[in-house]
Amino acid sequence: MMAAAPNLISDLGRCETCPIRQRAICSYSSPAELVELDKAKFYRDYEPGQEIVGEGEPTTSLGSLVSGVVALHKSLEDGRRQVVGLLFASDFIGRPFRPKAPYEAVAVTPVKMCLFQRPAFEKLISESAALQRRLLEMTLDELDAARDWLVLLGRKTARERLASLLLILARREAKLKGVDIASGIEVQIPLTRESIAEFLGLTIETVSRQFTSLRRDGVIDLPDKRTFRIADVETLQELAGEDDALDDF
Amino acid sequence: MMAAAPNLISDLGRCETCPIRQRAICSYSSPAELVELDKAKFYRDYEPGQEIVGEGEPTTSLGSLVSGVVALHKSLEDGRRQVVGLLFASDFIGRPFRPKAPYEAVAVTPVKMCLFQRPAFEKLISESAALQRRLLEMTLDELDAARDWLVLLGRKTARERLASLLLILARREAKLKGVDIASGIEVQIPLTRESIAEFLGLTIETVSRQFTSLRRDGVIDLPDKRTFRIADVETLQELAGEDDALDDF
DNA sequence: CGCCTGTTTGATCTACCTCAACTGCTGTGG
DNA sequence: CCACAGCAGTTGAGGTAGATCAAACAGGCG
Repeated sequence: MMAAAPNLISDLGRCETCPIRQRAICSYSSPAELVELDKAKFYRDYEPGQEIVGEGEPTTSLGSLVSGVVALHKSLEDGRRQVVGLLFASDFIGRPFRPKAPYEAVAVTPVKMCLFQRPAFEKLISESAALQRRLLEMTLDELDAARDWLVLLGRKTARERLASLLLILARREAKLKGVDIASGIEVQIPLTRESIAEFLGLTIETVSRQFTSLRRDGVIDLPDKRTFRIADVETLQELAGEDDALDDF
Repeated sequence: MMAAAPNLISDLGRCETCPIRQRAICSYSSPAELVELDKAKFYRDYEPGQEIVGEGEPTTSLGSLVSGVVALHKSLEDGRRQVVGLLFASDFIGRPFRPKAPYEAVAVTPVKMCLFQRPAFEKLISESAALQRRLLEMTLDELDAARDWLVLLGRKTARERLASLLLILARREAKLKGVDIASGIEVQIPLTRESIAEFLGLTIETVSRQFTSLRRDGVIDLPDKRTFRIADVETLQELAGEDDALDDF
């Protein structure tokens, strides 16, 4: 996986104190297995905009996103681009027994990855029912999220698309802080307007207009361009349609 | 999974002679395991249009598509519908350890399923690395296909979308018959214009217009409404863009 | 023969795209 | 401390792909 670029190698220490221990691919792993993972793992940091995986390129390592946000891109020859996945802390990047990635993974914020060399990880997962089970579960969740996104791209209006994205971001933030999305918390938007557009299948101009329109209609507040607050949860949810399952993105 | 409607129960006999033995979830299973599967399985037929799985409903059985075509639908409250997956022979429907389906599965042609009761199958897969491995592999393939479809819905024109679908159908047919897609074979279109529209994120009128347009431009022949022949493979592939991975749908 | 369902074709409308100008920030250098 | 690139985002004006509304057509079937 990883690009050849030089990177900071940091060490967070032991798996037991890992912030994504409860949700990542290792969440079903026994203490004994954790010792094995601990020995094989290494950390790597990426800058915003830095490529983590190249489209169609063979990848030599794979692992979990510890912190930050990663976007998976696919593009057509003429340059049209679509974000096909948005990954957050605890999501897994790369696939065992498939050296070639069908998409490009790019850090959209500063990112920390917990990585394994491909052969080492393939050995580990081959011998571990816990890892296999968790990976299957996570893959099924991603598939559900991707299918929800198909509905968004195939059938929703620009306004509805943006509402759906904002709800996903707000739900994540609320869950993290242990509050309700209706509590009026400030939510950071980790993506540029361009990335949002690529995610929603729109142009940046349309995205921008929908932001202003939602603000003008009192659905959201925009303290600054990269932050929003939900002013009217009901309307936002109504606009987004019934994709409660989208949290996985 | 299964709807309560009465259905023909047929028996194809033993797994060894099963037409999807090489590609289905059981393809890594040992002869010993096959004996177990053989005992637990049962067959069920569905008519075109019949619901196999209800959206959001608990499903009591799950299994492989032996023959026919199944479409997975998702819809918004106001009735807008999107096909989020198209399944062919050997594809798996339903997920272990997740009783509730996030979509509706509908037979679009006459369908034969090889089914298992949910508890029985969950026991089988829990104890079988071969089944787990294959299910993971198939799920990853579906995820890739779904992501390719995201590009289609997010970025492709109506003409390009139809070209992509026709290529998928043609590749399947060609593979099955062991010929090249350029060989000018007749390909059946198992979907109505409406289903095509729901799959491509378009209206039936636009789909229809694109069919006529592709025919008029000499890219395809249309012997009848439900059959086509590729007249100009290069152009069709060019239109579809570089999604060679779409075969999985 | 006439009905029903699926499909095509035509005329018009509109949501979103495209092209273009402008705003506001942030950093850099004189 | 100001000037002024340079970039992300916004706003405006106009164009267009595809939607919508409406009508005609084709094939199967009672």
